[in-house]
Amino acid sequence: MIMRVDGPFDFGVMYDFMERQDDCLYRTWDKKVRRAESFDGRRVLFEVSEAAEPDALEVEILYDEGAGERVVREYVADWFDLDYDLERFYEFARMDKRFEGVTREYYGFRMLAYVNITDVLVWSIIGQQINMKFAFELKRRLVAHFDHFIEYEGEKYWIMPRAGELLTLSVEDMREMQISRRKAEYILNCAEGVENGSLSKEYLQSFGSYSKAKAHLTGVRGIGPWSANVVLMRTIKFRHAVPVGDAGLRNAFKITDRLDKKPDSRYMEDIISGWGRFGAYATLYMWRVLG
DNA sequence: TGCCAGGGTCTTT
DNA sequence: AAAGACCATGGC
Repeated sequence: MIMRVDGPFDFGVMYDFMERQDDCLYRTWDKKVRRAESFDGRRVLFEVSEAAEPDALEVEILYDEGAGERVVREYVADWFDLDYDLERFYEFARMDKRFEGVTREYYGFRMLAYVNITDVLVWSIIGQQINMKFAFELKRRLVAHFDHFIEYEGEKYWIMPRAGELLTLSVEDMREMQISRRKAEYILNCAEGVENGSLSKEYLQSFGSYSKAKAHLTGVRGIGPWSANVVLMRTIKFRHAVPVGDAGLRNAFKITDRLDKKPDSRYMEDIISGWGRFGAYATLYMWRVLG
């Protein structure tokens, strides 16, 4: 089926980005992306690829236990952030020379969201202060510990375990995966929150304002300003959210502003506060400066 | 080889 | 309030 996007969208740009992510929850191959998901226990495997027409994508369901097309369409729209008014961001970006090159080179690039709250919480903890390659490996070990996958054409398509399943793990189990003791505690703490509802996607979405939701998140042990913003930006989709202090963002500023060294937090706060509701996308495009 | 990685908590000044 | 210690390990 074809999904048309209201505004700029370039699947090729998205694919190049996804290919470099090494996220165990989807597979990129031959300019196609495949992913397995479970919707209320009904598992689906689907494939996303470039559509013949511009600003659109092609979705094909390869295996379905009864979830249906509609849920998959909603999922894909959420995943690729298709409802965002990207043109409005480009209007904003035209006023700032920092975005001149990247908005041209990556025209049609949208945020790759984390649809699953457990996924984003785990990732925002595992990703703290370690190199990305290793972080992706740790996530892979955690996911693969649970036997949730769809096998198709000889490949396994992994599905994120539910929070309740993560709770069956001990800190020692995760230490064996080389996840640090602290992070293992954080992961269990967050999984508990998802289970009891205090960190459920619905509850976080119910916060009217970005700052209130952020305050709630940072009150949780293991979630600091960076992790809170990752969750709010990539799952709850508060467009003001910026992972302040992010190492990549600092490096990007060093490049765009031609600084001798990475800027301090005050320097960045000044600029970020001016981004307002374009903060999340400004961050995404700043990251692209890093290549 | 040592510093840096898409940080956060806890403790100490 | 601000700074330092510690976590853990791979990548370059």
